[in-house]
Amino acid sequence: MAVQRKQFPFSEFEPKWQQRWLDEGAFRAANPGEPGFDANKPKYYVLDMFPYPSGEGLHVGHVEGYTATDIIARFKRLRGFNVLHPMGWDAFGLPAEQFAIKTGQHPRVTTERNVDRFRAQLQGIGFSYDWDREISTTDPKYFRWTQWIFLKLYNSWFNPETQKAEPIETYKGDNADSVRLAYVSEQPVNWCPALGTVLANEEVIDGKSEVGGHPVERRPLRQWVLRITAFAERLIDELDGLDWPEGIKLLQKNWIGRSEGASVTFGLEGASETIEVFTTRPDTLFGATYLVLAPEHTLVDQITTAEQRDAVEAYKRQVASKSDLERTELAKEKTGVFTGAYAINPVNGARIPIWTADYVLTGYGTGAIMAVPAHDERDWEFATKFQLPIIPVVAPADGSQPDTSAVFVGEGIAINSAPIEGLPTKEAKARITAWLEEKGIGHGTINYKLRDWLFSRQRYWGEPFPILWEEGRHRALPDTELPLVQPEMEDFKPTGSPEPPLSKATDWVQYSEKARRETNTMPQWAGSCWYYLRFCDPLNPERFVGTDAENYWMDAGKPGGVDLYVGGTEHAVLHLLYARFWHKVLFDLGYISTREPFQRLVNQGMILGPDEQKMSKSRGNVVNPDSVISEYGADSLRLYEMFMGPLEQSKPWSMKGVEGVYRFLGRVWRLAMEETQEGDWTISPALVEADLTPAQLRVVHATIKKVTEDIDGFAFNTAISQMMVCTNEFVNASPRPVAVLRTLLVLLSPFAPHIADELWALLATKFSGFHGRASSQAWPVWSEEYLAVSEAEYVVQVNGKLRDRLVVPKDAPQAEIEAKALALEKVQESITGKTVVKIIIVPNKLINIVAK
RNA sequence: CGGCGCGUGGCGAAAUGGCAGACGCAGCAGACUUAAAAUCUGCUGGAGGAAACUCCGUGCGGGUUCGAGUCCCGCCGCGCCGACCA
Repeated sequence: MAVQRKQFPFSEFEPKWQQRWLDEGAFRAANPGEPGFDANKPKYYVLDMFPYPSGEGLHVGHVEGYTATDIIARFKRLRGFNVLHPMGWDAFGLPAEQFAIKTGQHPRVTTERNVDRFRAQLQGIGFSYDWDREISTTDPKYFRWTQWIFLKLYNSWFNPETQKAEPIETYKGDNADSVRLAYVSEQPVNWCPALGTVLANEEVIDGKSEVGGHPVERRPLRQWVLRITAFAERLIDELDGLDWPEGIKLLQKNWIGRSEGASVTFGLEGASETIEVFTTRPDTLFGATYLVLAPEHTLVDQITTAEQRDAVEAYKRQVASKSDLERTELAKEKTGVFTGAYAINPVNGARIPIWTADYVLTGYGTGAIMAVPAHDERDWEFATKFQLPIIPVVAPADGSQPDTSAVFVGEGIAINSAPIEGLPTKEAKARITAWLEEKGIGHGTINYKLRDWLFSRQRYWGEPFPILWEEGRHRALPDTELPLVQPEMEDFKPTGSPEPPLSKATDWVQYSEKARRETNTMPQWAGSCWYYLRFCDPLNPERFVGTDAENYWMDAGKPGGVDLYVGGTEHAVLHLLYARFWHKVLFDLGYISTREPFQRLVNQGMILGPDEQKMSKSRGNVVNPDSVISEYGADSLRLYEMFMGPLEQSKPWSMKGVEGVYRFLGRVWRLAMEETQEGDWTISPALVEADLTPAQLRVVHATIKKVTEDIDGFAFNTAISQMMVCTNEFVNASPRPVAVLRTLLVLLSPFAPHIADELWALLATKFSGFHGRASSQAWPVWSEEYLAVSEAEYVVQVNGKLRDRLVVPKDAPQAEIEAKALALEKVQESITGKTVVKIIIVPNKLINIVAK
């Protein structure tokens, strides 16, 4: 590669300033009670989604979000805020463990190496983190408190009366274990033989593991589960006070999937058992012509008749062997078999057949449905295929006859339904539900798609559960024994069975003569559920976060504590939902001061490769931030990522674009510096202490205004454009007033902090008014008086079409503008033969003459 | 299949309902240079015209409005996410 002369010596001054900021503790945030804490300053907590320190190193996608928050953090500091801007590592997780298994190296070693690399990369971009607050989820001093919070969940229950988490002691029932927020449950889980672990539903994509893409099968296992469903209602309702993108709120609501309906009890013909079904359309009960049980439903075996047994068994085997992908295949044919049994419809005594089919899911509702083929598409398809009766019970509201040849899923008027005959759907639902309750055969209920959170993993590299087992019963490990650290092991491979690797550490497992330790570990989500709290007070040995620190940084008189949280949409549902859940439990128990963790959420868009495809190793279109830095410098990298386009939008990378902002920084550099014959840089002799012309003043103040407003509005790309405009204005000015740099360098410093501080320091050697650093000044203020113009240029339109322009004194009277506009030759041409019916004037901007 | 988002020059983009294309990239021409690179200056949506200028133009069709890239309705295309949740 041809070595090109650098436009400015970034490779010398960038590392110098990074070191100096670290040495000076330039971005340390003082906590209440610490030296340097100023109680008069308002607080601002700006947080990045901390990274998993992979072996790949930092990605340009990370840099985008991190640069945006760094600009905000630096801007807020200059505006007089006490800013908390921390960084840490979400360092437990599968890749480190997989690598460890392959190479035999302890995951701690590779994790530390990756963390060092990430830290060096982040520092090489000049992010203004308070590195004294760095935390890692794998640090026992950190996960001690992850385990402590788990014990809080274990020792709490959700009181339906208060709608809050409470200590388990307030529970008056006889089986506390049945209500704990952390509980043990035998349930079918996603078992991945290749990874040797179970996975959460969310970690399974199309029947394959999210990590590695290995096949996943279903198996019943004893698991730790967190009772997140108890908070479903609040997790929906309390989104209301948050400044999140509406789309993300919607995603969360849909994920939780609240639906109102009724639970109805069907009797079995010739048996005492009953079948509960959930329906959102109780008004269609009279149209229920058969029932369907999920193949996994426990009643299937009991009710199946001798003649049907072989068919049902065969069907169950067939379903069990299907992968999740095959089962959810789109546009697939409905399948199912008749069990031979019949149920009695409790509203009309009708005898209806009971089928089993895999279009009914075992995990939702009761795993059984009443089928109303006339008014449900799935039931319609099924009934049509197996020739089951279809009885319409809802007529279209427009009074037209029900069309029995097609399914009608809309609302309408109830027909063929004695107690609710003629009622519109909404009323019919309410009436029939009340009627069901009266008769004791059903009741109104609410169902959620959200399932409780499967919380255990059969892995080594995660937080061990602080739980002991004795005689088949579990109990909490005493707080005093936290942190519970994984045992040192030579062999941390999965056992290949669902038995976790920790079970191989027999000495560690044997807690006492009778008690054994739990050998599962927690999922990666655990550590990221509360890290934002630890950042407030990362070294506290007494508490997961000190009360004063938590109150100060998290409480801004709003529902959420963190003022700004930036990260990718991939965490829109899970991480954010899990963190909100833990937060609410800690809030209910009185440990923290806000009901929500994150007040404002912003999602950065994806950065695509130059080919407009998602960056990936296999496509070979990955852009490495290190190579950009070595060629153009960290400031160029930062600036380009912000100049590409709106933060939330996805956009392709372009090296030519990097060169563009690099050239801009070169122009800024040459505003102040000039190259000597010998190739050294010296302060430009054109630079003098002189007044700015009115035009220059206008540009400078317009720039202050636009940059200030655009940072506030997250429009970093247009803020940069304006700084380019300002720079272009001065590039050829000679003499060149040095005052412009006193302002421009401060405006530039959040975006390109190295060059701003470097030029500031160089100018201080010759000019007054350059004290301290550019990045420690007060943010400039604009004056409208410099922006004011004495003349206004009007756009003159006739019938909305541009015809001419008109220059008049600013704020000229309307009559004068009208007269002058009408007198214009081009206006006359276009209105001859017409009558002027109306004239619209937008002051100092536009006049529109409407003529017919 | 459903939900959400997005469609503006050769490209990334900009535009409180009020001059479409700021700023940058690429391209063309010029200055500087022995030459090139770098830098600086000018031009750069399309069609027509020697020019002044004219007409057309924000995916397509309709609507609201004095005025629509922007708001409303319907379509088409692309992207992301969820997918039989009764």
